[in-house]
Amino acid sequence: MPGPPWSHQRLRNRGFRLTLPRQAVLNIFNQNPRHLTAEEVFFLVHRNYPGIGLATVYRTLNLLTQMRLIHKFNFGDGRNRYELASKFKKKYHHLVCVQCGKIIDYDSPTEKEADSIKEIEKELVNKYKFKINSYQIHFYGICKDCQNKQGGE
Amino acid sequence: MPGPPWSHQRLRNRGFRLTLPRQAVLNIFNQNPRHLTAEEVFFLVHRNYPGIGLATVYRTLNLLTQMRLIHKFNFGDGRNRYELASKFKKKYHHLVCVQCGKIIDYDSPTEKEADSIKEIEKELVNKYKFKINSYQIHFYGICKDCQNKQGGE
DNA sequence: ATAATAATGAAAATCATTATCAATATAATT
DNA sequence: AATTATATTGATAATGATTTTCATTATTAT
Repeated sequence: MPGPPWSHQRLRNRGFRLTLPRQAVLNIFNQNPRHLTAEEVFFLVHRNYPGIGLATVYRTLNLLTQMRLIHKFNFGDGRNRYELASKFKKKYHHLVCVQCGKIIDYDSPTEKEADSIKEIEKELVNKYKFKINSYQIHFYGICKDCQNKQGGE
Repeated sequence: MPGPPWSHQRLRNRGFRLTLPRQAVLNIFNQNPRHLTAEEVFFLVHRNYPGIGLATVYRTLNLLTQMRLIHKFNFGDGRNRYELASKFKKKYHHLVCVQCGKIIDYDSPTEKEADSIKEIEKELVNKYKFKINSYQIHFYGICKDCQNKQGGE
């Protein structure tokens, strides 16, 4: 069970302690590709470490988000979701059904998209001096099921 | 004060009553280009109609979102924000500072971007039979101020 | 080992949002 | 214009997610 030594380093370097709960939460994300809610993380962590409390999970989630080790998502359903911020994947596409709230993951950025995003990023850096780490695209629409249930416009 | 007759129509056509609170909320959005929180809408409405309650504002916000007359945003700061869904503007770019939570609006889609998004949309329709109404891009990064306060990686 | 202090767990507190329910306003009908 | 049926409202309680509090515990430096 090697774990993620680089993320551990990142914590240490910023002066944070490398505690069991933090390692446990990080492990969950390394084992789980999906974006998880805080509660889901809590349950998963709980299986191996029943002593770790929900508040600590929340605190850890916030810390890791600050450290940019994970990403926080919100699709308007009232709860945040978290996903490991890999070094490779920097693009996040999601389809959200505005009718039923269903969320579908989608991930296959085209060359063209990557280019146009890069262009936008350049502009943002120039205009606002913003340093971009990542981006998300949310598509909002009506899913297959809901289209059948209710007619269009 | 002409108001938005087409949005009124949309409500009526779907069998909803055209009430004073609903008109008042719609007016706020027509007068206000920014994305507002529910509380902000409540205060703005309250200036002209002190009788309208917060719960009604929330209900109206949800209804208008369902009707797709407004769009709901969430940048991970714990509250939703709403903005008029104009017929012209279908692209929403936001920069979010993961350090301080600052949100900057940004809006100048390039041809290239529009093309690549259209491509993605086409794929989504084919693959998931999703009918796309709009999309949002959130850029996450570090704003100018926070870059100065705290060194990089 | 010991000290200094950051981090934790449990529970209370907070914040945004939703549900409840009696009262009211809207739209259709007379 | 008055009446009726019912969707909508306002006030408040309830909910659900997240944060704070504080005494206790664990981590790191000494």
